Amino acid sequence: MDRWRGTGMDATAQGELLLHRLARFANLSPQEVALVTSLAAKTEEFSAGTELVAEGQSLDTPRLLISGWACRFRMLPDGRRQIFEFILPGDVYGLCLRPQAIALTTAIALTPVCIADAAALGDAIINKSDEYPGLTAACHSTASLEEAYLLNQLMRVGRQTAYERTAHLILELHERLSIVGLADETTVAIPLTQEIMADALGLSVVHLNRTLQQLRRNQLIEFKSGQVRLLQPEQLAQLADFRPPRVSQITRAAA
Amino acid sequence: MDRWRGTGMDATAQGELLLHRLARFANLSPQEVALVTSLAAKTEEFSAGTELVAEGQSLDTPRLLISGWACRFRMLPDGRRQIFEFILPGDVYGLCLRPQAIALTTAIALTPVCIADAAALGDAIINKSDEYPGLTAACHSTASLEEAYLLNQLMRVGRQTAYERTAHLILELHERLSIVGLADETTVAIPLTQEIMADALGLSVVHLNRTLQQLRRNQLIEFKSGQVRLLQPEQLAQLADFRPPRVSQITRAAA
DNA sequence: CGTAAGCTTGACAATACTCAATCTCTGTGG
DNA sequence: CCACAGAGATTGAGTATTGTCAAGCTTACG
Repeated sequence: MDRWRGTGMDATAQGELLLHRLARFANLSPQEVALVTSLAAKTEEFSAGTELVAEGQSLDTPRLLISGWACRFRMLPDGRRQIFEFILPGDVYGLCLRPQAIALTTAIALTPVCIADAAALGDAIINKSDEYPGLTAACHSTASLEEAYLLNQLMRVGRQTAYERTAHLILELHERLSIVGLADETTVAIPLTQEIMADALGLSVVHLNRTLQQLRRNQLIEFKSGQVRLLQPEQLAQLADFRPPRVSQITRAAA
Repeated sequence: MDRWRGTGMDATAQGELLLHRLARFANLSPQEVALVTSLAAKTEEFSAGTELVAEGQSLDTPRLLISGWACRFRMLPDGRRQIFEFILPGDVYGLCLRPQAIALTTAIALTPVCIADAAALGDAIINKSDEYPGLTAACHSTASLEEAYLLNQLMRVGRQTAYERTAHLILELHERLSIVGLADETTVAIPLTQEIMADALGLSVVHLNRTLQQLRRNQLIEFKSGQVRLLQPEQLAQLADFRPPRVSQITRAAA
């Protein structure tokens, strides 16, 4: 399966994905940059399918996803599954800004993943937010973004057609991966089986397959072996009513 | 329209709905109880359809919904609407535990509403959480609960049939209103038009109407002029896979 | 090569939507 | 007090979308 083909980044670069994202939301001091960079020091590997968070588990061990994809989902008794959100490289999971919270959903690895302990990050923004103002603000913005993605997901699944929602999800994944430097203007690696995408989109595999074919036939995307190329990003964005979320009033001072 | 018929509570009792809910999650000191109770002092009335929060607006003016129903939603350019969540009596909206956040969605009143300024509550839990530990914990639990309801909504709309999801929503509303004392074991007032329920459930009005008829025909609910009676709550819960959310590890000490 | 996972296809069925009409309230004005 | 208007609920008929089942195909990989 070359679905899981790497991005060609070395380990150091991968450890800095999170930094890319956080730096969009706030100016980080050298001390803050050092903290984030140091997270990638000790990492663990897990295979696809590994349970990363169990529903009901205490949310007190924040972790940084260095590489690979994961997701949060829930299942109905008869096996129907709804994927709530994808966890992408550079995302932190298992971190809740509310103390004593417990996980509302299970999270599993969708591909082989590499994970780092982010306890230092959680400690910094929860207990020492005065020392780490930039990190704290950036993590708060990130939390808002996650909520915005959840609302997007609800909008897709509740009110958009299969065609629209498939396009919308692809655009959202492209945007999220662009932010951490894992996608260029028109190309992005999406290492998901159609079954997984279908469970995220609330569609059957067969119907998603036909919907993807329709997008290809209409010259809107190319999609093979996990690589997606956006052929007409503007048309896609328009048909899917895709608009990047505005999340925080804090504007980053200077570049 | 007697859809909006009141609950027969007097103003004082209505002001204490929030107290009911918060007291489930933490023991509140007399000082905390006083703060919450005092919120209902000065209130404002708005008619159905009034915009309560605008998308993009700064989330710095928390408000307590004393009576009436509201919702958060988003629309597609062609008019399709998805309701994300309902705001019920005793709910606080416009309060975000993250500083500087902006509203991700618009909120409007669905019925005539009565609203109180909850700035004192926001101030207490954000700036003076040391003095108000019970309130702070309870509000954090409430925030988790709201996320749980959002995930329920996504599960309904993404993977449940019209029949299941309609039953599930009714059960969830019954549970939420029970918590604030606005529903008894089997009866609850749901002052929503079928159009509004349809927009929450991701269904067309016509299909929702037929689905409700099916639930009635199967002797599971009665539903007329805004009053719902659960005839067989256990069967409903089973067919809808309804399970009350577990949200926090903090257990309230004693009753 | 053989296997297994994932993708694709065809045929058919079920679910859900649209359109248009009718019915039922409830409040309003004469 | 009644006719009327308007919002909301209901119904029927026809259509579109999406799901199910079952089979074949492709690809990666041992």
